[in-house]
Parts: sequence; C-alpha cells; structure tokens
Amino acid sequence: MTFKSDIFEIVKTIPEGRTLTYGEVARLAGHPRAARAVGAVLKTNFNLEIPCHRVIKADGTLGGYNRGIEQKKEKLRLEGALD
DNA sequence: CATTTGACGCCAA
DNA sequence: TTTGGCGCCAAAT
Repeated sequence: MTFKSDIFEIVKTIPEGRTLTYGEVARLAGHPRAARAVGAVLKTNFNLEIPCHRVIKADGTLGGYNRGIEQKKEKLRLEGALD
C-alpha cells in the first residue's frame, strides 16, 4: 500500500469527539518521523469520508484545513473535541 | 530524475 | 510565552 492509503485508513478510524496529532497518525501508520508528510497528504485529498479535521498539531493548535480553519474549529467544537 | 514546498515536531534563546 | 532554526518525509512541479 501507499503512504497515502495508510494515512487515510488511520484517519478514518478516528472516532467522533477524539483527535489525533499529525505525529500520532504518522506513528500509527508506521512512519514515526513523517508527521509533516501526513499534512501534505491530507491537504491533497478532499474526500469528506475522511475526518481529517480531527487531526491537529502536537502543541494543541489546530494546524490547517483544506476547507478553512474556521470550519475545522467549528466541527471540533460540535463534536465536543474542544473545551 | 532533481528541487521545491509545507495541514509537522522539537528544542534553544 | 514568542521566535527562530533545523531535521524529517512524501507530494507536487
């Protein structure tokens, strides 16, 4: 499988109300040092079936989102992943 | 095939 | 608490 597909598989398993960091996703995919590459992949994929808004930075900030950082923030708030 | 780019992560000032 | 710098890796060009 490709790095991309591995990442998507992992992200698809993130339950509502839960968040993982880019680094965590990379580690779960078997690429412990590829945190940055994870963002590169999520960025090029617009598949809404993939809850990529649940992937945030290790320092607690949200990072980015291909549909706007505000949308990401709002989604997480609705799911209770914030506060 | 060689470079550049960037939704990262960590540490020193 | 902010900045700045560096290592890392896959995608895009």
